[in-house]
Amino acid sequence: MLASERYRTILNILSSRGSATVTELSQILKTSESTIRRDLNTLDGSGKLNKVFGGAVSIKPTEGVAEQAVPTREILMSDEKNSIAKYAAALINDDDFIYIDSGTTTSRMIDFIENTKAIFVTNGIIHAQKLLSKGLNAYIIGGKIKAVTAAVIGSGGIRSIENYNFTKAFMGTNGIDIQAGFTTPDIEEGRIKEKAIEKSYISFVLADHSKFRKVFPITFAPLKKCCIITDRLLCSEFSDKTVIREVIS
Amino acid sequence: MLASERYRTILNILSSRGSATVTELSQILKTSESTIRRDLNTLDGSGKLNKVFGGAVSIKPTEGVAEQAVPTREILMSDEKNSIAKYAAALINDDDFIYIDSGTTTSRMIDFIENTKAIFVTNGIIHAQKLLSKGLNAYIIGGKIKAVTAAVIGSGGIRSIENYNFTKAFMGTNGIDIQAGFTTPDIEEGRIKEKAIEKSYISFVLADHSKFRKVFPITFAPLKKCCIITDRLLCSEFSDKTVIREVIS
DNA sequence: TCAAATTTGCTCAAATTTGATTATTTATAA
DNA sequence: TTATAAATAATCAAATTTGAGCAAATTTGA
Repeated sequence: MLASERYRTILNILSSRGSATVTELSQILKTSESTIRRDLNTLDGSGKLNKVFGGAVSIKPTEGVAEQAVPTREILMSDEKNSIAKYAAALINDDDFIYIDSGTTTSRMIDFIENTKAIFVTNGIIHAQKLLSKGLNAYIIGGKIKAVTAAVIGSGGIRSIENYNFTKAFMGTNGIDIQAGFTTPDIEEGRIKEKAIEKSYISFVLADHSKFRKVFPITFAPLKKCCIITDRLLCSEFSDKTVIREVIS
Repeated sequence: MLASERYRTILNILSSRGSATVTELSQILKTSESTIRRDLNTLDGSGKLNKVFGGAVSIKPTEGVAEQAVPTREILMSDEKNSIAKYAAALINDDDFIYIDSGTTTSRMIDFIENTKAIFVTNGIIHAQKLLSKGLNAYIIGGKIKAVTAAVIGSGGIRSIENYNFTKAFMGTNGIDIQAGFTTPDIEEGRIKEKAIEKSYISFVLADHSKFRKVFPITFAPLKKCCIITDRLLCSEFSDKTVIREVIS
């Protein structure tokens, strides 16, 4: 791979998500950490990015939430979330018809998707763009776009999903609870998630350990409907209720 | 094989992929790496590409999906296209239900939209994101996304538009011609444009003077169906056929 | 047709990049 | 604060890329 290709990829990743760790970049680009460090130094030298301890952050102020005094470490992403994303991406086959839900974990997942003939449908504007820039076959759900998350919601979106029959759906969630199941704060987003899961043969929920034992207003699926992909399982009480794949990071 | 043929092929590959390695090129062109290196040196010498260690990269900034955020670039924009965009943006009222077609001129238009209660529907991924970042009420058409332009196309998109009744549609075009009307190179994109115009009370086509007297394979509307917003009108022959608003820049 | 000029492919030493290792620096937790 | 863990720069060997030299193949022009 050409050095300039790596530079481009690194800058793309940074501009799309704001920051990245050295480990993460080395995994995505399939190269050593030494090389990534050298690349980051070069790009930092020419003012294309800000190198920080552990990785790099985008030069232009991240649109949205102000982040000024945040410790550098916190800006960078944990490897745990990374391995969830990686594991999920590996589940995709050439003949799949995939739904990708909006959310940061599913977004990260796209970075790890290899060249594939699979077809992707998403309700995330950013996800759609990422899929495109990886040269994948992308479709988007039509409807109202929610400002904060850049996710398509509303009845239009639900009707769009009606026509599809997915082989696999990759979902994000805010809370996972034995009684309440998978929950989210937004009623419209919940409806979309519900419908996507309904129209998919298998559904995976990507969730790091912090999501367990949290409950939000809207339940979009009971535990048993989705297979959970997580970094570490805090208690076995969940594993009785559904299939869980624990990824070792 | 003629050397000039190789040059052409190399430049084609570069402009479509952005970069290529010497090994790749030697395989594609079925020639030795030495020859490719000599070719690259020649082309680099005449400024047609950038030679880098391992291969070469396209001279012009990669025409990818990414279209950088705008604020600073506004200054760089040609005044002509600017004033078209500005004029169009001023046509929007609070009670409008607007369709915004994909394309660079319409994209620029979004920069000039003031805070409004109007509702926007678009088929451009980038347009949707821009509308969102301006805090506007945005909807997106669902369907297959075309890689180059990041525009939603296909039957799904057409069905999405069916449900809407726009007050105003702002369209881009590739060619404007007395006989052929408004034309575009892509059949799928043409269909979407056609439907959007059909479902809109008034349609505006944003086009700088370079678009006049050009014809592309697909006609999406006859001249009289849309009001043209342009920077300067080269000949009055068009004004007999449709309403034209000429913006003085 | 033939000789000269040009282009091509091959080989090899020099230059460059890469990945692993190690000592040093930096961040976090105690 | 100090101890501990993590990340880094520096270093070096291995792998890769490069350009130069040269002979073979091809094209050109008389």
